[in-house]
Amino acid sequence: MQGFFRYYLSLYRPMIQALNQLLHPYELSYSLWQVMFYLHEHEQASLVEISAYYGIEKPGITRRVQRLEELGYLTSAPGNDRREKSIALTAEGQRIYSECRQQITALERRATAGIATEQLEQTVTVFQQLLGNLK
Amino acid sequence: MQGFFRYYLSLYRPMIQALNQLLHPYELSYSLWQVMFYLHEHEQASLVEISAYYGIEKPGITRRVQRLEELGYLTSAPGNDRREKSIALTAEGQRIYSECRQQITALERRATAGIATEQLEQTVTVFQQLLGNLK
DNA sequence: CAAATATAGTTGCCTTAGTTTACTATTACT
DNA sequence: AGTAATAGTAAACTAAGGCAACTATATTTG
Repeated sequence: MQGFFRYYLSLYRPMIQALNQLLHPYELSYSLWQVMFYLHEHEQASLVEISAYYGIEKPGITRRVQRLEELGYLTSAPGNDRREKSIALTAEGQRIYSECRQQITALERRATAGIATEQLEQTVTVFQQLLGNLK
Repeated sequence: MQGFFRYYLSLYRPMIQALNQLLHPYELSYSLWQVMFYLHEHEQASLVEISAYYGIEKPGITRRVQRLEELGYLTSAPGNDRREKSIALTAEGQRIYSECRQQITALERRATAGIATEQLEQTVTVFQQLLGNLK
């Protein structure tokens, strides 16, 4: 299956652009959305936790968190440690999360229209195998 | 199939990082590689042609081409028009292309190890459908 | 044909997203 | 107590792309 990566990658820009366009009215981008998503799944988290989860260096996460705090979508409190920061979505953040979640799901539906659920599930399985092999 | 985009996107950074690491010894990145790939398929091309093909604004292509010219991987000649530029791979460029092509194919094989060819083909079909729906 | 319009490419400036290095503060190890 | 490791931050850098404005040519049209 030569050229597999090329097929994969040809999809990236259209997808990320559609997502960023969708998120723009909320002053979000996909990279900020990732943090909100993580917090929606985990209630609260530390910065290293998120850094490790997405495989992105800590300074990148610091800045995302700072931005989201400015927007009022999350708050930070001291964690277990006195060096650790525990961040969580605010009520506003949760509201915005839900609204975006709905729109992203709608976009996903549009994008996957006409593709059988089984096919999509198999594709996800392929993604997971690829991910395993690439790390 | 909620969260499909997330599965897709989780693969992007590992893949692009592996590719860029592989291309780094040749002073290339995936964005530069794309231009070389196009020229390998088409012998010669104009900048707008490549711009349209990858959906990237002209200035971005201008800069990629300038960089590849510096590296001696491509040359430009006047096109049909006197405003148009016709670019093509140099002998060196073709040599580098082949070398990278081999390595990328090897990487693809590693990444897709243990996945049935049929599955990969179906995945590519899904990519194409998604792409059609997103544009 | 002359003037207006369109096209190819370039330059400059900006934004987004990420990395590396080096630092502070705190905690854990021995 | 002294050394190591860990959490977070700041500064400086790079890669990649977008937008606006420009030049030079070509095409259209009045």
